[in-house]
Amino acid sequence: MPVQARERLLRTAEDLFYADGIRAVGVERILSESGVGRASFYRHFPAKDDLVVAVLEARDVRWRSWLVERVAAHGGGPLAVFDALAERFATADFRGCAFINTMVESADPQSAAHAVAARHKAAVRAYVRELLTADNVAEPDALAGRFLLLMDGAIVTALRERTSDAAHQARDVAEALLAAARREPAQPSDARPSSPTEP
Amino acid sequence: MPVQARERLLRTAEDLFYADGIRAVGVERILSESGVGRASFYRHFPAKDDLVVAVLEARDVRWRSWLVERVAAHGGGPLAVFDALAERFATADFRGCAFINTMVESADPQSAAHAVAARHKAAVRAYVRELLTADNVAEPDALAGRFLLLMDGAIVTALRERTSDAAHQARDVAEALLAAARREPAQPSDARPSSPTEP
DNA sequence: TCCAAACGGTACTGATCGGTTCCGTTCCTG
DNA sequence: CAGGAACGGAACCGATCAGTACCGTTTGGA
Repeated sequence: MPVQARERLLRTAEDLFYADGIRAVGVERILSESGVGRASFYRHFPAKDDLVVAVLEARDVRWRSWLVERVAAHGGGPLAVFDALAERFATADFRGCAFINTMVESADPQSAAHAVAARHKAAVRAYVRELLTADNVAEPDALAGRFLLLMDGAIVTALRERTSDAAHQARDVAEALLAAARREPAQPSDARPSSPTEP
Repeated sequence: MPVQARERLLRTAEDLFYADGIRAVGVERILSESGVGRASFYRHFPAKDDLVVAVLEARDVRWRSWLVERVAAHGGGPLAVFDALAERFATADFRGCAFINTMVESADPQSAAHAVAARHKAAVRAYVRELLTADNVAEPDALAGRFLLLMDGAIVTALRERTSDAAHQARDVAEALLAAARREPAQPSDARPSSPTEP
């Protein structure tokens, strides 16, 4: 069945890129493992880099919808993101964050892959900010940044230790931050952005 | 002066590996930029992988001695590690942690490069633990793990944002953790079965 | 002064890289 | 049923990959 070559390319490439790294996976291997012909590949993607971008953009969408679903399954609070991460870390094929890995692999900050990775992190951060706002946290923006830092730190640590421990550690730290933010609701430091009205 | 070929190889390779990634740098380029002959290279290192390991081991020693020095310059307390990181992030050639990058690039957890990276993080963790112990913190082991997580998170964040902000954010979080650890010296609740992690 | 070790330069290997081109087949649709 | 789009396979391109072999030169110690 020679249909859906593009879809097969995307799925195969995503698995291989994530498992072994973008640079380590040649076009040859993507073709042989997906069963797509060489010509068909270059009919869909002008170059390997375009496939990389397409793969990352698809993964961004899927990963974030997965996160939304798992956060809801864990109660829907801001701390649930760490419960979701703990699940992720426990999977056998876990190899860190594909977007962090991409930024590490493609050194050039101007590259398209870099941009996709940056957009992904910004989207995740916006989502975490939403969760914090819904939780009536003062200064959700600053706290979202710290949550992202904890998430990335947990991911990198989990990649090294190959356990879910890092997610629980990060969760503990985030919980303390959250408790402190609630204890001191409005620090008269700078901006008072918007009223906490999200249900 | 055709002397010290080995030293020139190590220095050149370290710069190139860190700037562009290990896989992205070919032997050809290391030779041309270092001025070392091809034969001389393989006289000193059986393969490129051996150069990689040698480079990482040298960097581990140098980086940690740099950290010790900068921590001392910033007062010698545990939080000074984040001040040191802030300095690092501000340098123009900052491209994350070479050891995190190595673990991301070399997917195989059995590889020699992976092992060097793991040893580096363990050594940094032991050093942070020392700083915490010297600061009379209860449960320095658990807190050292959280400090490491914050350091790695800050490094990854700084690589993405290209500012020193992440170091200050991580420092703030660490400061809160430190204050909490001093407020409640020994919590006899959950920390009992904590295994001493790596061998 | 002499000699061996260390060196830089060049040519070469086979494998693989990303990418192009052509061909014959399969499939869906008009 | 005809035609064109989408497809898989294979030959081929120049460039680059890690690694080997041989060359003549430079260097430092005996």
